[in-house]
Amino acid sequence: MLTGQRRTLILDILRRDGQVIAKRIADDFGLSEDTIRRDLREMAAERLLTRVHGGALPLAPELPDFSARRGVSPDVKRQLGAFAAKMVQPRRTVFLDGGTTTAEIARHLPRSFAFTVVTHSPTIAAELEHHPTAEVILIGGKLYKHSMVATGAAAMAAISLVRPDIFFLGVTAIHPVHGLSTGDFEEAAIKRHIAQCSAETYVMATQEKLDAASPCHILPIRAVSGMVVPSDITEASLAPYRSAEVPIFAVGD
Amino acid sequence: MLTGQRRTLILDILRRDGQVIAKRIADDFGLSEDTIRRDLREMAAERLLTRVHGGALPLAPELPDFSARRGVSPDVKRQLGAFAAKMVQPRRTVFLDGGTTTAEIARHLPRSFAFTVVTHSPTIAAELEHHPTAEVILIGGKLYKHSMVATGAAAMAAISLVRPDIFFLGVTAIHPVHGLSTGDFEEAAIKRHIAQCSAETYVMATQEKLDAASPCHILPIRAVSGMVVPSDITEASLAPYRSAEVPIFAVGD
DNA sequence: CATATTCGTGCAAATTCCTGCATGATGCAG
DNA sequence: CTGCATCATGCAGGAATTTGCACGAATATG
Repeated sequence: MLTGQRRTLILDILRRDGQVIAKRIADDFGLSEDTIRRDLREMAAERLLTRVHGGALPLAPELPDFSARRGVSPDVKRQLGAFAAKMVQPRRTVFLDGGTTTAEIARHLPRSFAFTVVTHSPTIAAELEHHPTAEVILIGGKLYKHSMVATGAAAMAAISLVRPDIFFLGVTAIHPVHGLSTGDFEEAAIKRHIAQCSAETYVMATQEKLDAASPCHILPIRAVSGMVVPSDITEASLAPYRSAEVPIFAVGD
Repeated sequence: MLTGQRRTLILDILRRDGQVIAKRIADDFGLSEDTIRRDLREMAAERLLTRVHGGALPLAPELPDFSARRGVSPDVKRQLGAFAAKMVQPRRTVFLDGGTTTAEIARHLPRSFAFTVVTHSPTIAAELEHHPTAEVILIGGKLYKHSMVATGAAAMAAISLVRPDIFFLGVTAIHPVHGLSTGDFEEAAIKRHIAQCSAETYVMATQEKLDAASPCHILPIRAVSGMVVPSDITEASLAPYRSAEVPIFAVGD
Protein backbone atom coordinates (compact mmCIF):
# COMPACT_ATOMS: atom_id res chain seq x y z
CA MET A 1 0.00 0.00 0.00
CA LEU A 2 1.22 3.47 -0.86
CA THR A 3 2.00 5.80 2.00
CA GLY A 4 -0.03 8.69 0.61
CA GLN A 5 -3.04 6.48 0.08
CA ARG A 6 -2.79 5.10 3.58
CA ARG A 7 -2.82 8.61 5.02
CA THR A 8 -5.86 9.51 2.97
CA LEU A 9 -7.61 6.48 4.37
CA ILE A 10 -6.64 7.45 7.89
CA LEU A 11 -8.26 10.82 7.32
CA ASP A 12 -11.37 9.07 5.98
CA ILE A 13 -11.60 6.95 9.09
CA LEU A 14 -11.05 9.98 11.25
CA ARG A 15 -13.88 11.84 9.56
CA ARG A 16 -16.17 8.83 9.80
CA ASP A 17 -15.49 7.69 13.36
CA GLY A 18 -14.34 10.92 14.93
CA GLN A 19 -11.24 9.16 16.18
CA VAL A 20 -8.35 7.01 15.12
CA ILE A 21 -6.78 4.34 17.29
CA ALA A 22 -3.21 3.56 16.28
CA LYS A 23 -3.32 -0.07 17.27
CA ARG A 24 -6.58 -0.74 15.44
CA ILE A 25 -5.44 0.97 12.26
CA ALA A 26 -2.22 -0.99 12.34
CA ASP A 27 -4.22 -4.20 12.49
CA ASP A 28 -6.56 -3.13 9.72
CA PHE A 29 -3.70 -2.16 7.43
CA GLY A 30 -1.52 -5.11 8.40
CA LEU A 31 1.36 -2.82 9.39
CA SER A 32 3.24 -2.18 12.59
CA GLU A 33 2.05 0.43 15.03
CA ASP A 34 5.32 2.29 14.55
CA THR A 35 4.43 3.03 10.96
CA ILE A 36 1.01 4.31 11.90
CA ARG A 37 2.47 6.39 14.70
CA ARG A 38 4.91 7.94 12.28
CA ASP A 39 2.00 8.73 9.95
CA LEU A 40 0.02 10.34 12.73
CA ARG A 41 3.03 12.32 13.90
CA GLU A 42 3.69 13.73 10.46
CA MET A 43 0.04 14.39 9.71
CA ALA A 44 -0.18 16.24 13.00
CA ALA A 45 2.78 18.34 11.87
CA GLU A 46 0.79 19.17 8.74
CA ARG A 47 -2.18 20.21 10.87
CA LEU A 48 -4.36 17.46 9.45
CA LEU A 49 -5.27 16.07 12.87
CA THR A 50 -4.42 16.35 16.53
CA ARG A 51 -2.26 13.76 18.13
CA VAL A 52 -3.37 12.12 21.39
CA HIS A 53 -2.13 9.25 23.46
CA GLY A 54 -3.27 6.09 21.68
CA GLY A 55 -4.21 7.60 18.38
CA ALA A 56 -5.50 10.86 16.94
CA LEU A 57 -8.55 13.11 16.89
CA PRO A 58 -9.89 15.63 14.39
CA LEU A 59 -8.71 19.21 14.75
CA ALA A 60 -10.05 21.11 17.73
CA PRO A 61 -13.42 22.40 16.40
CA GLU A 62 -14.83 18.91 15.89
CA LEU A 63 -13.89 17.74 19.34
CA PRO A 64 -17.28 18.23 21.04
CA ASP A 65 -18.90 16.11 18.33
CA PHE A 66 -16.51 13.35 19.20
CA SER A 67 -17.23 13.36 22.89
CA ALA A 68 -20.95 13.35 22.17
CA ARG A 69 -20.70 10.35 19.91
CA ARG A 70 -18.41 8.51 22.24
CA GLY A 71 -21.09 7.77 24.79
CA VAL A 72 -23.54 6.51 22.20
CA SER A 73 -21.64 3.61 20.69
CA PRO A 74 -20.81 1.04 23.32
CA ASP A 75 -17.27 -0.23 23.53
CA VAL A 76 -18.44 -3.80 23.85
CA LYS A 77 -19.88 -3.87 20.37
CA ARG A 78 -16.72 -2.38 19.01
CA GLN A 79 -14.62 -5.03 20.65
CA LEU A 80 -16.85 -7.78 19.35
CA GLY A 81 -16.73 -6.26 15.90
CA ALA A 82 -12.95 -5.98 15.92
CA PHE A 83 -12.63 -9.58 17.08
CA ALA A 84 -14.94 -10.93 14.41
CA ALA A 85 -13.32 -8.82 11.70
CA LYS A 86 -9.99 -10.52 12.41
CA MET A 87 -11.53 -13.85 11.43
CA VAL A 88 -11.77 -12.69 7.83
CA GLN A 89 -9.03 -14.13 5.63
CA PRO A 90 -7.83 -12.96 2.21
CA ARG A 91 -10.03 -13.87 -0.78
CA ARG A 92 -12.81 -15.19 1.42
CA THR A 93 -16.46 -14.26 1.16
CA VAL A 94 -18.16 -13.05 4.29
CA PHE A 95 -21.88 -12.45 4.75
CA LEU A 96 -22.77 -9.65 7.13
CA ASP A 97 -26.19 -9.69 8.75
CA GLY A 98 -27.96 -6.42 9.46
CA GLY A 99 -27.67 -4.69 12.82
CA THR A 100 -25.43 -2.45 14.87
CA THR A 101 -23.09 -5.21 16.00
CA THR A 102 -22.39 -6.41 12.49
CA ALA A 103 -21.97 -2.77 11.48
CA GLU A 104 -19.03 -2.73 13.89
CA ILE A 105 -17.58 -5.69 12.04
CA ALA A 106 -17.86 -3.74 8.81
CA ARG A 107 -15.97 -0.83 10.36
CA HIS A 108 -13.13 -3.09 11.48
CA LEU A 109 -12.70 -5.20 8.36
CA PRO A 110 -9.04 -5.49 7.33
CA ARG A 111 -7.87 -3.07 4.67
CA SER A 112 -4.66 -4.82 3.77
CA PHE A 113 -6.06 -7.51 1.48
CA ALA A 114 -8.99 -8.25 -0.78
CA PHE A 115 -12.13 -10.17 0.11
CA THR A 116 -15.83 -10.11 -0.65
CA VAL A 117 -18.65 -8.91 1.56
CA VAL A 118 -22.22 -9.97 0.94
CA THR A 119 -25.04 -8.27 2.81
CA HIS A 120 -28.76 -7.75 2.58
CA SER A 121 -28.54 -4.55 4.63
CA PRO A 122 -28.19 -1.24 2.79
CA THR A 123 -26.87 0.25 6.01
CA ILE A 124 -23.97 -2.19 6.09
CA ALA A 125 -23.35 -1.61 2.39
CA ALA A 126 -23.21 2.14 2.99
CA GLU A 127 -20.66 1.59 5.77
CA LEU A 128 -18.37 -0.04 3.24
CA GLU A 129 -18.52 2.80 0.74
CA HIS A 130 -14.95 3.88 1.47
CA HIS A 131 -13.43 0.50 2.15
CA PRO A 132 -10.47 0.23 -0.23
CA THR A 133 -10.30 -3.49 -0.91
CA ALA A 134 -13.68 -5.06 -0.14
CA GLU A 135 -15.91 -6.10 -3.02
CA VAL A 136 -19.50 -5.66 -1.92
CA ILE A 137 -22.41 -7.77 -3.14
CA LEU A 138 -25.78 -6.32 -2.22
CA ILE A 139 -28.72 -8.67 -1.77
CA GLY A 140 -31.95 -7.01 -2.86
CA GLY A 141 -35.57 -7.54 -1.94
CA LYS A 142 -38.40 -5.97 -0.03
CA LEU A 143 -36.90 -3.80 2.66
CA TYR A 144 -37.95 -4.67 6.19
CA LYS A 145 -37.48 -1.28 7.77
CA HIS A 146 -37.48 -2.33 11.39
CA SER A 147 -34.06 -3.90 11.00
CA MET A 148 -33.18 -2.50 7.57
CA VAL A 149 -32.61 -5.74 5.70
CA ALA A 150 -33.94 -7.03 2.40
CA THR A 151 -36.43 -9.86 2.76
CA GLY A 152 -38.89 -11.83 0.69
CA ALA A 153 -38.66 -14.27 -2.16
CA ALA A 154 -36.27 -12.09 -4.16
CA ALA A 155 -33.84 -11.92 -1.25
CA MET A 156 -34.09 -15.66 -0.65
CA ALA A 157 -33.37 -16.37 -4.31
CA ALA A 158 -30.42 -13.98 -4.41
CA ILE A 159 -28.95 -15.51 -1.26
CA SER A 160 -29.18 -18.96 -2.81
CA LEU A 161 -26.71 -17.80 -5.43
CA VAL A 162 -23.84 -17.09 -3.05
CA ARG A 163 -21.71 -19.44 -0.95
CA PRO A 164 -20.15 -17.38 1.83
CA ASP A 165 -17.31 -18.83 3.86
CA ILE A 166 -18.40 -17.05 7.01
CA PHE A 167 -21.76 -15.68 8.04
CA PHE A 168 -21.85 -13.28 10.96
CA LEU A 169 -25.32 -13.61 12.36
CA GLY A 170 -26.96 -11.04 14.62
CA VAL A 171 -29.73 -12.22 16.92
CA THR A 172 -32.45 -10.39 18.81
CA ALA A 173 -32.41 -12.65 21.85
CA ILE A 174 -30.75 -15.69 23.31
CA HIS A 175 -33.05 -17.66 25.55
CA PRO A 176 -31.58 -20.14 28.08
CA VAL A 177 -33.91 -22.84 26.80
CA HIS A 178 -35.02 -21.93 23.31
CA GLY A 179 -31.71 -20.51 22.21
CA LEU A 180 -31.26 -18.05 19.39
CA SER A 181 -34.33 -16.23 18.23
CA THR A 182 -35.42 -13.17 16.37
CA GLY A 183 -38.57 -11.14 16.47
CA ASP A 184 -39.88 -11.49 12.95
CA PHE A 185 -40.91 -14.60 11.10
CA GLU A 186 -39.68 -13.41 7.73
CA GLU A 187 -36.39 -12.26 9.18
CA ALA A 188 -35.83 -15.59 10.86
CA ALA A 189 -36.43 -17.40 7.60
CA ILE A 190 -33.85 -15.24 5.89
CA LYS A 191 -31.27 -15.79 8.62
CA ARG A 192 -31.80 -19.54 8.50
CA HIS A 193 -31.41 -19.52 4.76
CA ILE A 194 -28.20 -17.53 4.88
CA ALA A 195 -26.83 -19.92 7.48
CA GLN A 196 -27.70 -22.88 5.26
CA CYS A 197 -25.86 -21.33 2.32
CA SER A 198 -22.78 -20.46 4.38
CA ALA A 199 -19.92 -22.76 5.28
CA GLU A 200 -19.69 -21.37 8.81
CA THR A 201 -22.01 -19.26 10.92
CA TYR A 202 -20.87 -17.20 13.87
CA VAL A 203 -23.36 -15.59 16.19
CA MET A 204 -22.72 -12.06 17.42
CA ALA A 205 -24.45 -11.38 20.72
CA THR A 206 -24.32 -8.66 23.34
CA GLN A 207 -25.56 -8.85 26.89
CA GLU A 208 -28.74 -6.86 26.41
CA LYS A 209 -29.86 -9.47 23.93
CA LEU A 210 -30.24 -11.90 26.81
CA ASP A 211 -32.64 -9.62 28.64
CA ALA A 212 -35.00 -9.41 25.71
CA ALA A 213 -38.45 -10.45 26.75
CA SER A 214 -39.89 -13.15 24.59
CA PRO A 215 -38.11 -15.38 22.17
CA CYS A 216 -40.12 -15.65 19.03
CA HIS A 217 -38.76 -17.36 15.98
CA ILE A 218 -36.09 -19.89 16.70
CA LEU A 219 -32.87 -20.42 14.84
CA PRO A 220 -31.56 -23.97 15.13
CA ILE A 221 -28.41 -24.62 17.06
CA ARG A 222 -27.01 -26.87 14.39
CA ALA A 223 -26.52 -23.89 12.13
CA VAL A 224 -24.03 -22.29 14.51
CA SER A 225 -20.28 -22.93 14.21
CA GLY A 226 -19.30 -20.47 16.93
CA MET A 227 -20.39 -17.55 19.04
CA VAL A 228 -18.75 -14.20 19.73
CA VAL A 229 -20.00 -12.84 23.03
CA PRO A 230 -18.88 -10.27 25.58
CA SER A 231 -16.85 -11.78 28.38
CA ASP A 232 -19.41 -10.84 31.00
CA ILE A 233 -22.32 -12.66 29.38
CA THR A 234 -24.43 -14.81 31.68
CA GLU A 235 -23.58 -18.45 31.80
CA ALA A 236 -27.18 -19.62 31.83
CA SER A 237 -27.91 -18.20 28.41
CA LEU A 238 -25.02 -20.02 26.84
CA ALA A 239 -25.77 -23.40 28.42
CA PRO A 240 -27.40 -24.95 25.34
CA TYR A 241 -24.39 -24.00 23.25
CA ARG A 242 -21.83 -25.31 25.69
CA SER A 243 -23.58 -28.66 25.64
CA ALA A 244 -23.56 -28.59 21.85
CA GLU A 245 -19.81 -27.99 21.96
CA VAL A 246 -20.04 -24.75 20.04
CA PRO A 247 -16.86 -22.68 20.33
CA ILE A 248 -17.60 -19.59 22.37
CA PHE A 249 -15.30 -16.59 22.11
CA ALA A 250 -15.60 -14.34 25.14
CA VAL A 251 -14.34 -10.91 24.09
CA GLY A 252 -13.67 -7.84 26.18
CA ASP A 253 -12.40 -6.95 29.59
CA MET B 1 4.49 0.37 -27.10
CA LEU B 2 4.31 4.09 -27.72
CA THR B 3 5.18 6.34 -24.86
CA GLY B 4 2.06 8.44 -25.16
CA GLN B 5 -0.13 5.36 -25.29
CA ARG B 6 1.52 3.97 -22.18
CA ARG B 7 0.92 7.20 -20.30
CA THR B 8 -2.71 7.22 -21.30
CA LEU B 9 -3.00 3.71 -19.91
CA ILE B 10 -1.34 4.77 -16.69
CA LEU B 11 -3.93 7.52 -16.30
CA ASP B 12 -6.70 5.00 -16.99
CA ILE B 13 -5.38 2.71 -14.28
CA LEU B 14 -5.09 5.66 -11.94
CA ARG B 15 -8.70 6.61 -12.53
CA ARG B 16 -9.86 3.03 -12.12
CA ASP B 17 -7.89 2.03 -9.05
CA GLY B 18 -7.22 5.38 -7.43
CA GLN B 19 -3.55 4.51 -7.30
CA VAL B 20 -0.65 3.39 -9.44
CA ILE B 21 2.18 1.20 -8.18
CA ALA B 22 5.34 1.60 -10.23
CA LYS B 23 6.54 -1.94 -9.78
CA ARG B 24 3.27 -3.52 -10.80
CA ILE B 25 2.86 -1.30 -13.86
CA ALA B 26 6.39 -2.12 -14.93
CA ASP B 27 5.53 -5.81 -14.72
CA ASP B 28 2.26 -5.39 -16.55
CA PHE B 29 3.86 -3.45 -19.38
CA GLY B 30 7.00 -5.60 -19.47
CA LEU B 31 9.23 -2.58 -18.97
CA SER B 32 11.75 -1.57 -16.37
CA GLU B 33 10.67 0.36 -13.32
CA ASP B 34 12.96 3.16 -14.40
CA THR B 35 10.87 3.81 -17.46
CA ILE B 36 7.68 3.91 -15.46
CA ARG B 37 9.29 6.14 -12.87
CA ARG B 38 10.35 8.52 -15.60
CA ASP B 39 6.78 8.55 -16.89
CA LEU B 40 5.39 9.26 -13.46
CA ARG B 41 7.94 11.98 -12.84
CA GLU B 42 7.11 13.78 -16.06
CA MET B 43 3.37 13.31 -15.69
CA ALA B 44 3.64 14.79 -12.22
CA ALA B 45 5.43 17.79 -13.76
CA GLU B 46 2.45 18.14 -16.13
CA ARG B 47 0.08 18.07 -13.14
CA LEU B 48 -1.58 14.89 -14.33
CA LEU B 49 -1.00 13.06 -11.04
CA THR B 50 0.79 13.36 -7.74
CA ARG B 51 3.96 11.44 -7.19
CA VAL B 52 4.40 9.39 -4.03
CA HIS B 53 6.97 6.90 -2.87
CA GLY B 54 6.18 3.63 -4.66
CA GLY B 55 3.94 5.01 -7.36
CA ALA B 56 1.43 7.79 -7.86
CA LEU B 57 -1.97 8.99 -6.73
CA PRO B 58 -4.63 11.18 -8.33
CA LEU B 59 -4.33 14.90 -7.87
CA ALA B 60 -5.18 16.22 -4.42
CA PRO B 61 -8.89 16.92 -4.97
CA GLU B 62 -9.63 13.37 -6.03
CA LEU B 63 -11.53 12.82 -9.24
CA PRO B 64 -15.23 13.49 -8.89
CA ASP B 65 -15.88 10.97 -6.17
CA PHE B 66 -19.31 10.35 -4.75
CA SER B 67 -18.37 11.64 -1.32
CA ALA B 68 -16.66 14.65 -2.84
CA ARG B 69 -19.71 15.52 -4.89
CA ARG B 70 -21.74 15.85 -1.74
CA GLY B 71 -22.71 19.40 -1.01
CA VAL B 72 -21.79 20.84 -4.37
CA SER B 73 -24.89 22.93 -4.80
CA PRO B 74 -27.06 21.92 -1.87
CA ASP B 75 -29.83 24.48 -2.17
CA VAL B 76 -30.51 23.89 -5.83
CA LYS B 77 -30.50 20.14 -5.34
CA ARG B 78 -32.94 20.47 -2.48
CA GLN B 79 -35.32 22.51 -4.62
CA LEU B 80 -35.11 20.04 -7.45
CA GLY B 81 -35.67 17.17 -5.03
CA ALA B 82 -38.70 18.80 -3.48
CA PHE B 83 -40.17 19.50 -6.90
CA ALA B 84 -39.68 15.94 -8.12
CA ALA B 85 -41.02 14.45 -4.90
CA LYS B 86 -44.31 16.25 -5.51
CA MET B 87 -44.76 14.27 -8.71
CA VAL B 88 -45.22 11.09 -6.71
CA GLN B 89 -48.89 10.04 -6.42
CA PRO B 90 -50.51 7.60 -3.96
CA ARG B 91 -50.01 3.88 -4.66
CA ARG B 92 -47.50 4.56 -7.42
CA THR B 93 -44.12 2.93 -7.76
CA VAL B 94 -41.14 5.23 -8.15
CA PHE B 95 -37.59 4.18 -9.04
CA LEU B 96 -34.86 6.35 -7.53
CA ASP B 97 -31.46 6.37 -9.21
CA GLY B 98 -28.32 6.71 -7.11
CA GLY B 99 -26.72 10.10 -6.46
CA THR B 100 -27.01 13.17 -4.33
CA THR B 101 -29.81 14.78 -6.30
CA THR B 102 -32.06 11.74 -6.07
CA ALA B 103 -31.17 11.50 -2.39
CA GLU B 104 -32.85 14.89 -2.05
CA ILE B 105 -35.97 13.43 -3.65
CA ALA B 106 -35.94 10.68 -1.06
CA ARG B 107 -35.80 13.24 1.74
CA HIS B 108 -38.80 15.11 0.35
CA LEU B 109 -41.06 12.21 -0.51
CA PRO B 110 -44.63 12.73 0.76
CA ARG B 111 -45.46 11.19 4.12
CA SER B 112 -49.20 11.42 3.95
CA PHE B 113 -49.92 8.44 1.72
CA ALA B 114 -48.47 5.09 0.73
CA PHE B 115 -46.37 4.35 -2.33
CA THR B 116 -43.45 2.15 -3.31
CA VAL B 117 -39.85 3.14 -3.83
CA VAL B 118 -37.46 0.97 -5.81
CA THR B 119 -33.75 1.73 -5.78
CA HIS B 120 -30.45 0.04 -6.52
CA SER B 121 -28.58 2.40 -4.19
CA PRO B 122 -28.06 1.36 -0.56
CA THR B 123 -27.48 5.01 0.25
CA ILE B 124 -30.94 5.95 -0.97
CA ALA B 125 -32.44 2.97 0.84
CA ALA B 126 -30.77 4.07 4.07
CA GLU B 127 -32.27 7.55 3.62
CA LEU B 128 -35.72 5.98 3.67
CA GLU B 129 -35.20 4.05 6.89
CA HIS B 130 -37.48 6.35 8.85
CA HIS B 131 -40.01 7.14 6.19
CA PRO B 132 -43.41 6.19 7.66
CA THR B 133 -45.36 5.12 4.58
CA ALA B 134 -42.94 4.22 1.81
CA GLU B 135 -42.44 0.59 0.94
CA VAL B 136 -38.87 0.13 -0.20
CA ILE B 137 -37.71 -2.45 -2.72
CA LEU B 138 -33.93 -2.82 -2.81
CA ILE B 139 -32.31 -3.96 -6.04
CA GLY B 140 -29.23 -6.06 -5.33
CA GLY B 141 -26.10 -6.82 -7.26
CA LYS B 142 -22.40 -6.11 -7.35
CA LEU B 143 -21.87 -2.77 -5.69
CA TYR B 144 -20.17 -0.18 -7.86
CA LYS B 145 -18.58 1.91 -5.14
CA HIS B 146 -17.80 5.00 -7.16
CA SER B 147 -21.46 5.93 -7.31
CA MET B 148 -22.78 3.42 -4.77
CA VAL B 149 -25.27 1.53 -6.93
CA ALA B 150 -25.81 -2.16 -7.55
CA THR B 151 -24.78 -3.28 -11.04
CA GLY B 152 -24.24 -6.46 -13.01
CA ALA B 153 -26.43 -9.24 -14.29
CA ALA B 154 -28.17 -9.73 -10.94
CA ALA B 155 -29.21 -6.08 -10.81
CA MET B 156 -30.40 -6.14 -14.42
CA ALA B 157 -32.50 -9.24 -13.74
CA ALA B 158 -34.01 -7.78 -10.58
CA ILE B 159 -34.88 -4.55 -12.37
CA SER B 160 -36.66 -6.54 -15.07
CA LEU B 161 -39.10 -7.72 -12.43
CA VAL B 162 -40.44 -4.28 -11.52
CA ARG B 163 -42.57 -1.85 -13.52
CA PRO B 164 -42.09 1.57 -11.95
CA ASP B 165 -44.45 4.36 -12.89
CA ILE B 166 -41.76 7.00 -12.61
CA PHE B 167 -37.99 6.74 -12.83
CA PHE B 168 -35.95 9.66 -11.56
CA LEU B 169 -32.70 9.46 -13.46
CA GLY B 170 -29.47 11.16 -12.38
CA VAL B 171 -26.89 11.93 -15.03
CA THR B 172 -23.20 12.77 -14.91
CA ALA B 173 -23.21 15.21 -17.77
CA ILE B 174 -25.46 16.81 -20.36
CA HIS B 175 -23.70 17.64 -23.55
CA PRO B 176 -25.25 20.13 -26.02
CA VAL B 177 -24.80 17.63 -28.85
CA HIS B 178 -24.49 14.18 -27.34
CA GLY B 179 -27.08 14.73 -24.65
CA LEU B 180 -27.31 12.72 -21.47
CA SER B 181 -24.31 10.65 -20.54
CA THR B 182 -22.67 8.97 -17.62
CA GLY B 183 -19.08 8.06 -16.93
CA ASP B 184 -19.28 4.30 -16.67
CA PHE B 185 -20.36 1.78 -19.28
CA GLU B 186 -21.96 -0.58 -16.82
CA GLU B 187 -23.78 2.23 -15.06
CA ALA B 188 -25.14 3.51 -18.37
CA ALA B 189 -26.47 0.06 -19.23
CA ILE B 190 -28.27 -0.11 -15.89
CA LYS B 191 -29.80 3.33 -16.31
CA ARG B 192 -31.01 2.50 -19.80
CA HIS B 193 -32.53 -0.71 -18.55
CA ILE B 194 -34.36 1.00 -15.72
CA ALA B 195 -35.70 3.57 -18.16
CA GLN B 196 -36.95 0.80 -20.44
CA CYS B 197 -38.78 -0.88 -17.57
CA SER B 198 -40.36 2.36 -16.36
CA ALA B 199 -43.47 4.01 -17.71
CA GLU B 200 -41.94 7.47 -17.44
CA THR B 201 -38.39 8.73 -16.95
CA TYR B 202 -37.53 12.14 -15.57
CA VAL B 203 -33.99 13.43 -15.69
CA MET B 204 -32.61 15.29 -12.69
CA ALA B 205 -29.80 17.65 -13.66
CA THR B 206 -27.92 20.44 -11.93
CA GLN B 207 -25.88 23.14 -13.60
CA GLU B 208 -22.45 21.76 -12.75
CA LYS B 209 -23.34 18.66 -14.70
CA LEU B 210 -23.14 20.72 -17.86
CA ASP B 211 -19.61 21.76 -17.16
CA ALA B 212 -18.42 18.17 -16.90
CA ALA B 213 -15.65 17.56 -19.35
CA SER B 214 -16.28 14.58 -21.58
CA PRO B 215 -19.53 12.78 -22.19
CA CYS B 216 -18.91 9.07 -22.26
CA HIS B 217 -21.77 6.65 -22.40
CA ILE B 218 -24.88 8.06 -23.97
CA LEU B 219 -28.44 7.62 -22.78
CA PRO B 220 -30.99 7.91 -25.60
CA ILE B 221 -33.30 10.90 -25.71
CA ARG B 222 -36.34 8.74 -26.41
CA ALA B 223 -36.13 7.35 -22.92
CA VAL B 224 -36.84 10.75 -21.37
CA SER B 225 -40.36 11.90 -20.57
CA GLY B 226 -39.30 15.09 -18.87
CA MET B 227 -36.44 16.97 -17.23
CA VAL B 228 -36.15 18.73 -13.92
CA VAL B 229 -33.45 21.37 -14.09
CA PRO B 230 -32.45 24.49 -12.17
CA SER B 231 -33.93 27.64 -13.61
CA ASP B 232 -30.52 29.09 -14.47
CA ILE B 233 -29.41 26.18 -16.62
CA THR B 234 -27.85 27.07 -19.95
CA GLU B 235 -30.15 27.00 -22.92
CA ALA B 236 -27.64 25.41 -25.26
CA SER B 237 -27.40 22.24 -23.27
CA LEU B 238 -31.11 21.70 -23.38
CA ALA B 239 -31.52 22.36 -27.09
CA PRO B 240 -31.75 18.71 -28.15
CA TYR B 241 -34.51 18.15 -25.63
CA ARG B 242 -36.51 21.20 -26.61
CA SER B 243 -36.52 20.00 -30.21
CA ALA B 244 -37.72 16.60 -29.03
CA GLU B 245 -40.57 18.34 -27.25
CA VAL B 246 -39.54 17.02 -23.87
CA PRO B 247 -41.25 18.87 -21.00
CA ILE B 248 -38.64 20.84 -19.11
CA PHE B 249 -39.34 21.97 -15.55
CA ALA B 250 -37.15 24.88 -14.56
CA VAL B 251 -37.01 24.97 -10.78
CA GLY B 252 -35.44 27.54 -8.49
CA ASP B 253 -35.41 31.15 -7.50
C1' DC C 1 2.35 3.86 43.70
C1' DA C 2 2.31 -0.17 40.47
C1' DT C 3 1.30 -1.98 36.21
C1' DA C 4 0.34 -1.93 31.51
C1' DT C 5 0.24 0.71 27.30
C1' DT C 6 1.98 3.82 24.44
C1' DC C 7 5.65 6.80 22.75
C1' DG C 8 10.03 8.18 20.79
C1' DT C 9 14.69 7.26 19.20
C1' DG C 10 18.28 4.70 17.13
C1' DC C 11 19.38 1.21 14.01
C1' DA C 12 19.26 -2.24 10.38
C1' DA C 13 17.17 -4.30 6.34
C1' DA C 14 14.57 -3.76 2.40
C1' DT C 15 12.73 -1.09 -1.02
C1' DT C 16 12.50 2.72 -3.97
C1' DC C 17 14.52 6.70 -6.16
C1' DC C 18 17.78 9.32 -8.84
C1' DT C 19 21.88 10.21 -11.66
C1' DG C 20 24.91 9.05 -15.18
C1' DC C 21 26.00 6.27 -18.91
C1' DA C 22 25.62 2.72 -22.62
C1' DT C 23 22.78 0.67 -26.19
C1' DG C 24 19.77 0.51 -29.87
C1' DA C 25 16.18 2.55 -32.82
C1' DT C 26 14.63 6.31 -35.58
C1' DG C 27 14.93 10.36 -38.40
C1' DC C 28 17.39 13.59 -41.16
C1' DA C 29 20.93 15.86 -43.89
C1' DG C 30 24.54 15.25 -46.89
C1' DC D 1 24.29 4.80 -48.01
C1' DT D 2 26.72 7.15 -44.31
C1' DG D 3 27.22 10.04 -40.43
C1' DC D 4 25.07 12.51 -36.88
C1' DA D 5 21.52 13.92 -33.65
C1' DT D 6 17.69 12.62 -30.88
C1' DC D 7 15.07 9.77 -28.11
C1' DA D 8 13.50 5.78 -25.47
C1' DT D 9 15.16 2.31 -22.67
C1' DG D 10 17.83 -0.47 -19.47
C1' DC D 11 21.50 -0.95 -16.12
C1' DA D 12 24.74 0.16 -12.31
C1' DG D 13 25.70 2.31 -8.13
C1' DG D 14 24.91 5.47 -4.56
C1' DA D 15 21.31 8.26 -2.11
C1' DA D 16 16.92 8.56 0.05
C1' DT D 17 12.80 6.57 2.00
C1' DT D 18 10.16 3.31 4.33
C1' DT D 19 9.44 -0.10 7.62
C1' DG D 20 9.97 -3.11 11.60
C1' DC D 21 12.30 -4.04 15.85
C1' DA D 22 14.49 -3.07 20.36
C1' DC D 23 14.89 -0.51 24.45
C1' DG D 24 14.26 3.06 27.68
C1' DA D 25 11.12 7.03 28.67
C1' DA D 26 6.60 8.88 29.11
C1' DT D 27 1.78 8.37 30.01
C1' DA D 28 -2.62 6.38 31.45
C1' DT D 29 -5.21 3.61 34.78
C1' DG D 30 -6.58 1.65 38.99
